[in-house]
Order: sequence, then structure tokens, then C-alpha cells
Amino acid sequence: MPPPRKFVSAREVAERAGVSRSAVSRAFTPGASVSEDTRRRVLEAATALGYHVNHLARGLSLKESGIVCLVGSELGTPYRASLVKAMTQAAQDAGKVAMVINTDRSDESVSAALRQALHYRADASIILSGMPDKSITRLCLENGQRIVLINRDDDQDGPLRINLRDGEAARCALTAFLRAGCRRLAFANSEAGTPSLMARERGFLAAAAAIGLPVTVERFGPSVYESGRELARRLLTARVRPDAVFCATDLIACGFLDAARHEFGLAVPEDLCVTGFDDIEQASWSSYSLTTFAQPVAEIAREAFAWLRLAPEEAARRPAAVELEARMVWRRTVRGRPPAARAAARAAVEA
Amino acid sequence: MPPPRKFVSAREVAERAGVSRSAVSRAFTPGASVSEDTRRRVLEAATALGYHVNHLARGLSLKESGIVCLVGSELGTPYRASLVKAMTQAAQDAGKVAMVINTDRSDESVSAALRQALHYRADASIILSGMPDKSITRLCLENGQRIVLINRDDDQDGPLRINLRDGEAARCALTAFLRAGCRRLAFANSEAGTPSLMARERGFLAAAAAIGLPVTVERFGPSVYESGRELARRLLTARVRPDAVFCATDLIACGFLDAARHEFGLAVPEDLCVTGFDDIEQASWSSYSLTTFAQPVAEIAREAFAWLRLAPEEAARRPAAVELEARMVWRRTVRGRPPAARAAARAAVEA
DNA sequence: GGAACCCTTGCACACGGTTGCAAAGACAGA
DNA sequence: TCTGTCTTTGCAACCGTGTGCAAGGGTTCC
Repeated sequence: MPPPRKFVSAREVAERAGVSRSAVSRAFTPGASVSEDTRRRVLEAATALGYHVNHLARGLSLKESGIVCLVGSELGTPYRASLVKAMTQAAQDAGKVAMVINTDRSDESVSAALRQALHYRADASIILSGMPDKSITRLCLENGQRIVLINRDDDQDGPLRINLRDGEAARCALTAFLRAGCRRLAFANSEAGTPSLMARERGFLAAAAAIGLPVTVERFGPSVYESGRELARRLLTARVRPDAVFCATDLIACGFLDAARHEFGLAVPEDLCVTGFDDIEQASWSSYSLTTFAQPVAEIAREAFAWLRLAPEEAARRPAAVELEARMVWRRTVRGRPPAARAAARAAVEA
Repeated sequence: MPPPRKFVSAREVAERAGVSRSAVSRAFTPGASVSEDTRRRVLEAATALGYHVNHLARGLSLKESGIVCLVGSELGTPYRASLVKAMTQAAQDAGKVAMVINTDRSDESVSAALRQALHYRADASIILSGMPDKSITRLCLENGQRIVLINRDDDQDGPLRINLRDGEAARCALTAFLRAGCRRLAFANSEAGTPSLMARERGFLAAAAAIGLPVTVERFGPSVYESGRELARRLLTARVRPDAVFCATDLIACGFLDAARHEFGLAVPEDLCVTGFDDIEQASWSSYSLTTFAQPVAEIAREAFAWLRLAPEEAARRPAAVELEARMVWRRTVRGRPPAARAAARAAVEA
């Protein structure tokens, strides 16, 4: 049943201010042609009546709703939560508002979310996880909806793709492990199989292969803390125990560290070097002091909205892919000193 | 500039299906009077054309946008993130969609967020932190917008207030401390001064006063990990060092534990008992194994949306306040055995 | 004084839906 | 065949806004 809602409309404001309805509309449109006097009178009447421009109606005629859809799964997870926070904040700074849609792991649910975005005529959708069906993506694009893919590494044309240089980070981690004297390498991954996770794994394997070192790869479960523990149990009971482990995410790394220390009594970094990825807040907590690679969430959000600000034809002209660096954050789960001067300066600040 | 967007509208679907525009509308309105035959033809034409009902326009005439506003600060924080996740999920399950608005600490920004909610004719607003101005709240209510306050403990009439029994939890913590043989009590709080934080503090002090024990209260900074560390430095260097500390949130407790163990070399729970509040995921990580009180986020979300489902007059008849229990989660930062059978069973499961 | 110009204002239509109302069609019963 | 009832359908009005267009009024310049 339609609830008895009584919003004050421009007409009532117009009546009270003694002007036409269009004058009210213009008073609220920056740059419109209104005399200072009428604008003042309109604004007065508006605040007196508690008038708020109806953005649904405005979106209807402007064909621009001001809504940006954020779609992703596991939004309670530290990394995702920080991304959501950065994105909603960036949306507000850009004068938009974020609509967030939870998905489960399935691509079907991402498509459903995108359909929801179409329903609300969202100006753009930002996809944090999963991969929508190609047909729905095309539909969105045809309808003039911009799409941003974060860490999706897709080859579709049209969306903006923001990715990290996972491979470079992996090489960087390997270098650190080598300098620490490690030789028995392992990669602890989840079974999620997302593009960025796999890129890290591939990058690490490739870098190790380039210098002729083998890597034990273990994959288990979703990308959560508990998986890290299980991965530790598997890797640390292997016949040759690794002395350096690249964990695909910080959450996995935290679980791995806890199991290594508390279940296996190992000392990190003395017995075992570990790195993670994401630089979630917990990585800096002193129980972990995890050496990791930072997702530049603020920068990701900035890039996304900078692109969204662009006029459509301008955006089409730009390269549709952005690559950002995952800066190494040196802490205390790898032996030795930070490799670069920049990192060293940073570590000094943190210590 | 208005982007050249081309959405397919009901008229085009109508033309293609050879029916009137109203028939299309009815085909998408459950329970409307349409023959099975036309509905099928309409749906066919709709999918062929990629038609999506415009929810902005629908909201305009229905006076029900299907939007629920989630407003709060520190959305990247574990507890808040889990609440956001639960809420967005619950919104979707209720056939609504969540619009999340970031605020800073100020009440002014909460009012701004609420104004945004009015702009989009949100059906409801759920406030996770901060306190909006009374006048804006009234305005929302007058406009038929429902408001839910989470842990705000306000006396305003009209909004639904969902609160936890913080005092009861505090008493429960005290009992556990006493059974562990602790006598030098302390309360570690932030300076945020939110209603729930203060309720916990008051509850703990009152319970201690009832049996004649003094409590050292220390407050510092925002409710973050780093504040917990600083609080530890202050409390653990005091002339009489506390042997039991109730931390106002888990984040504070984690910082406190880390400082106590790593900076002061104390053993928990042998030298010092600690409890937190919220039961964030990290509390269960084995580096902390924090005994704490769980915020029933799923239940909170359920209560909120159950109330929002109600017809307005029905909702007005119900009591406008819900009190939920913060169940104790027994882990390993308090000496001894869990106080109740229920908790014991749970602990057994966890172990 | 008149022409040219600019600023301001109101009218009317468009945006894309929903829905009350009446008409049309189908069908049963007398 | 006529009447009454029920279902389905289209028309038209409405939701609240933005804006092109033309008209009105004031100012400037010749």
C-alpha cells in the first residue's frame, strides 16, 4: 500500500514565494537565470516549508540520477570495507551518492546487481568483485552507464579497468625473500581464483622460475583468516618445510602467521619469512607487523571518479586501463632491511 | 552537460508488443489485472529490447523509492563494516536497496546525510553513529521517512531505537573478573563519548560500586586500535596496576592486549584479565582470543527491517525501542571457566 | 523618441512511470 | 436474444522536476 507521504513540492514553494514554479527550479539550479531577489525569496520560502528538491524527479528529466552503484561481495572484510569507505567518500566528494549492492560469489548475482543499477538509472557502476555477464555489461554501456572494474583484469572494451601491478609486487617479494637468504619458497593462495589473486601467484612463480627456484603452491578455501591457518598446516607439515611464504592476501597471512607461531611454535621472521598483500589495518598491529603490499585504495577511488567526471567522449578517448603500484610496506615478517630507500624511510617512520 | 543516454522506455515496449503503455506497466506490477497472454508478450518484448523499469519514475508516482539510507562514520572499521554488510544484505532481502552515506564525527554531517536522504525520498534512514539535529529528524518523520537509530539511546519519539543491554554486559564482565580473583579494576574507554560507550562505562562503574570496589577510568582518543595501546601505557604504568580491564570496544582491546604483551611483557590472562565489546572477527584470531560481548548484527538488521516492513500505523503502535542482548563470548583473556552453561557450550564448540 | 539588446519570468511540454475510470469484450444464465 | 457480471484494456490525469521559447520590462545608445 502506498504510504501517506506528504513531501512539499516546488509548487507550494512557488506559491509562498509568489513566483512561478520554474523560478523555484531555477533558484536551485546553479548558473540558471534568476534575479538575486527572487532567488533569495525562493530560498526563504523553501527553508520555511522544509523543501528538498526531489532528486528522483530531477534524475528523471536530467537523465542523470547522481547515483553510483558499488557492487561487490564480502563487504565486511577489512580490505573490501576500506575500499567501500573510500569509494562512498569519493562519491560524495564528487557530488554523487553511492548505492551499495551485496553480491555472493556468483557472477549471476553480479549481473542481478547491475540490473538493479539499471533500474535506478545509476550514472555508473563500480564492480569490486565477480564478473558480470558480458551481455549485461553491454546493456549498461549502451544505456550510457559507465562501468569501472577494480582488480578484475578483464579484456572487455568500454569499462575502465583499474588494476595493480601484482606481478611487480610478486617480484619485489621474491627479491626480499632472497636477500633474507630464503630458498624454499611457497605461495599460499585461496581457491577463489580471482584475477588479481592468480596474477600474484603467476608473477611469483614466474619470478622464481626465472632464477631457477621451485615454488610450492598450496590453495585452500576462500580468502579468509581461517584458510590461512589451514594453509599453514598443510605447508608447514610438508616434507621440505618452506622458509618463505607469499600469502595472497593479508587475511590469509594473518591466519598463516598465527598458526605458524601458535600451532607450530615457529619464530617469524627467524624461522620463516612471510609477506601478505593488501595492507589491511591489522597488518600493522604489533601481533603481526606484517610485511606486505599496500592497495592504494584512496588512489583507486580517485582514479575511478576522475574518469567518471570526464565527458563520455573524452573518457572514450582515454586509455581504458589504469595500472597502479602496490607499494611495499616493510615491517617485521621478513628478515633484513628494506630493499629501497623509499621503503626504508617509511619503515623508519613506522618504527 | 546532460549525457546522451538512451534508455528504452515502456512506450517502446508497448509498441513492439502491440499493446498500450499501461499494459506494460501492469505486466510488471504483481497482482495487476493483465491477461496471461499480454503479460507474456510484454515480457518478451521487454527482454528483447533490454527494458528495465525506471525506479526513479516509479518512485515518483508511488511515493516509495525503495531506497534505504545507511548513515554512519568510520565505515571501514570491523564492527561498522559488519553492520553495513548486514544492513545492505537485509535491505536487499526486503526488496529495497541501500544508499550509504559517510559522515565524519560531527552531528552536522549526519544532518547533511539526512537531507540527502530526503532528496532521494528514501523510505527510511538507518543511523549508525552520530546524532542528527532534532529539527531535521522531525522533518524526515513529517515527510513519512522512517528512522532507525542503532545504539544511539536517544529519547526522541518517532524513530525506532535499537540498543544493546550494555549495563548487563558490564555486570557480566565484572562477575567474570571477580571469579577470576581480580580486584584492581579498570575501564579503558575512548573519548568518543557515544551513548553505548558511556552506557558500558556507567554500567561497569555501577556494578563495581555496588560491591564497593573502585574502578580506574581512563579515556583517550577515538575508538581505534592505537588508542588501546596508549590506554595500556597509561593504565599499566599507574601506581597500582590494574589486574582486570574492561575495554569499551574490541579495537581498543586489541591495542591494549598488544601493548600489554609486547611492550610490558605481561601474560594474559595470568597477569591481567581483559574483555572487549563487539566481537569483531579479529577478536577470534588466536593472537587475541579475546573474551568479549557480541553485537548481534544480524539480529539488529533483522529487527530494523522487520519494523520497516510494518505499515506506518502499525509501527506507530509498537514500542519504539528494542533491547537486544550482547551475548558473552568466552575465549581466553579472562582466567577461569565461563560463567553460564550456554557460554560453556559455545566455548567448547569454539575450542 | 525609437531601436537594439539583455535580463528575467512564465507557459507548456517532456521525462517515464502508475492508476482510477469507463468502455469493450467474454461468458453464463434466464 | 437479452441482461448481468467479470475480466481485460486503453485513455488520461498525475507524480515533481528541468528547460526551450517567447514575451515582458528595463537600459543603453543613437
